[in-house]
Amino acid sequence: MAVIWRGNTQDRLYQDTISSGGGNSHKHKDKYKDKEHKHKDHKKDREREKSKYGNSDHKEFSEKKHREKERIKHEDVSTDRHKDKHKEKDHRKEEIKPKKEKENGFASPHRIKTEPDNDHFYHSPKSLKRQRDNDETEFKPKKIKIENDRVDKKAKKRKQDEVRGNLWILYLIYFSDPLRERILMRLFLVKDIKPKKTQKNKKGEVADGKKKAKKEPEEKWKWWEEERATDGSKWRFLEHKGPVMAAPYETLPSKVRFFYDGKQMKLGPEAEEVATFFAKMLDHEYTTKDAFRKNFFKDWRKEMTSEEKSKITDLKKCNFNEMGEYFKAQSEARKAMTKDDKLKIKVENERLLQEYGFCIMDNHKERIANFRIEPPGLFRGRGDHPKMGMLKRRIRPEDIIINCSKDSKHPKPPPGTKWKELRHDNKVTWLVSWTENIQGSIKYIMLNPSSRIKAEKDWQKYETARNLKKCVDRLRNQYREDWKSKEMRIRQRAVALYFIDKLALRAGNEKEEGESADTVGCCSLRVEHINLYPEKDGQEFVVEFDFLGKDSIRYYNKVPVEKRVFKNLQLFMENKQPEDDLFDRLNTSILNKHLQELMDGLTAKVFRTYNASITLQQQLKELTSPDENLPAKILSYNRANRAVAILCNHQRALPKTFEKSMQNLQTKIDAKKDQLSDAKRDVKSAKADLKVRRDEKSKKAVETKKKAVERLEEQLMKLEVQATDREENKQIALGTSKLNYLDPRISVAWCKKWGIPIEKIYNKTQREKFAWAIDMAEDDYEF
DNA sequence: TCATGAACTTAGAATACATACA
DNA sequence: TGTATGTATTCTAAGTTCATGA
Repeated sequence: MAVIWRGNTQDRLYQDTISSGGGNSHKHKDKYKDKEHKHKDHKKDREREKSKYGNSDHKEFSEKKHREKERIKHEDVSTDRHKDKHKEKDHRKEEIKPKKEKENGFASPHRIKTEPDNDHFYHSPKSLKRQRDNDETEFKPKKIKIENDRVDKKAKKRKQDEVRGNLWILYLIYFSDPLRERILMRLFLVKDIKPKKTQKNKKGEVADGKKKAKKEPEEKWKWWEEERATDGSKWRFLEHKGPVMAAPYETLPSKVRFFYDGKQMKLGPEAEEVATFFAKMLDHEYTTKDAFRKNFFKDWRKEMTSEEKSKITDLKKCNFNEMGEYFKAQSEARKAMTKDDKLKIKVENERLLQEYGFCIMDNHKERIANFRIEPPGLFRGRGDHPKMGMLKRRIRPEDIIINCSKDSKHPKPPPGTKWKELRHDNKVTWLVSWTENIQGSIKYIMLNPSSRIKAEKDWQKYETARNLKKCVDRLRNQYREDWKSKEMRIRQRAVALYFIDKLALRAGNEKEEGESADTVGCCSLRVEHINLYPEKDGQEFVVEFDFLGKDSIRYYNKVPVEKRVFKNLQLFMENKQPEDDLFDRLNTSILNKHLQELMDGLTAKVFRTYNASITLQQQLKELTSPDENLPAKILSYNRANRAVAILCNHQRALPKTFEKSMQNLQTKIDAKKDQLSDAKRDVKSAKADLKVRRDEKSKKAVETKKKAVERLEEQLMKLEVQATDREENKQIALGTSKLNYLDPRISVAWCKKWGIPIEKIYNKTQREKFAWAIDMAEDDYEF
């Protein structure tokens, strides 16, 4: 077969071209001129529409909705009074409209709105009609409840007791916080927050302490019903309190000693601090690794005084055991603290959260994801990271850039210090940034996934993936054609794309050698990462993949591929060394440029989202049977989720207690089986009794015993389902796909279709992140 | 055109917290 | 009530993508 294929004239010509190309590592990558037509018109179109917020679906949705709202407002006016009001509003709107456009374009600095100029965003949800994503069916948004209605009463009672006890403390914190005060003032000043609504804190507790308000579900801000900026700006107003700095180092008590070469040695505070970082990790595998020890020792010595440096020359002679024991004891002591002491810590954490954990972005209070500066420590790179063990230095205010509105109250640096810079850049979403010393990369403080700015982007991501669904067949035909191309670069691009599509591989950027662990993705695969088998295990054209991917997670897979792919791979590998690039004429930027020409917004990453979501949808359809009970349906969901996690290679380390917990579960199952057989015996004897006595009492006894059997059978089934689920899941991480790859509307629709409470699929945090989807998707949603 | 770096998403491990059970 | 175990949250590393400037 190979001979026939290579015998093709075009291919032979092509072979000649390649062999003259010679080199095969990415350093030699060819700069062949693209003979293809460049799709110039398409590019121009794209540029015209190129705005981050320009996703057509989303934009269209907002516009349609806005028009719809306006229409409803016109129709809703039934009384004269209303009419007058309406007139007034319209009049006001006419006045405001140009100003609004100006605002969107940032011609003038943002001011907190004190006029009700955005009234139209806050119609009663009941009267609101709007277009759903792509179809034309009517959509009625519903109020979102923050608290889960189905919370177990017992747990609720316990919580209530605890809450009552602590409420006054939280109450004090809540109102003593100056930022909150400002936030509340702002919120009440602007019309888009209804002042009468009771504010709840993070835990859903009522801040003003009124019981009555607790019963009313809080109405959450539905940003997805509003218009978005179209000028590339991320916000108009941003105010926050800055980051929480890492706690200063506290020197060890004198009883905790460090020994060098068997002799006690007192370290200066700088060297001691770094030594404690190592001591805290003594039980960890890291401290046994050569690279870790070497890097640590090198950086540690930099912190030593010259005297320390001259004495401490060999890490093997260092004894950190007392330090290690001290930290272990501290951690034990923390666990054994009294309830009161634990509460004090909780209260302090809550105070910090309230003060630093929120910001105001465009009139709304939003939760910040990571408001603490990363504390100093030893770098824990994944896999064989060449820099593991290096000292992550302490970040000072002088290293920190603050980003906020010009007209906001700027965060203050700690007394006697200065920020590196105060910036007012509304084209970015971060609040705080600094450069870390290990890789020289920038770290950011950003908003929580539930925030508008993050969730909106998430929604957009799934819309792009849905767009891919519309044209994926065309794209697949195209890359199949490209397998036959005269040009090597096009063949490589097409085969790589096939892998990205079929196997959900990551794009695979080039990495600087020696800077990080040796991991690869699709474009950076090397010859040594695949093996070709014309026949294996009864299948033809099998490719065996074996490489380390992101986070040094091993990807191992044997897949039969199409014959042309196989032949192309043979061709790509010809005359190459194992360490040479498989796709030497390709990189992620070439690939993404090509994808961009095929579909607006398409990048390699979109295939992962698309394939993950479509797989979930298909699997749910396949696996859910209508007559199953709730636990079985949830098992089906988890199995569908698992199929995606396997596709995306989301693995986790086997939990340390896995064997034990499985054993415990098995014991429970065995015990339940015993109970069940006893109960069945009871039914038999009760029936025998009934035969003899033939009275009502005996009849009732039979019924009761039968019910007991049914109950036990159900309990047994639940346990068995749990065991199956756990076993199937032991090395697979479901969370990553659930959080990042699966269009939440698929899950919401599935829940609605089968009457599954959403709480069974998404926990509280996940429900907050996917609030838009929970509100939006109906049972017939199609990805 | 390419290299670089900024910005943002995705990832598993570690830790904190909640719940079940003895 | 204390302990074991499971789940949620936090942490931060490690990716991808895109803009920018030489």
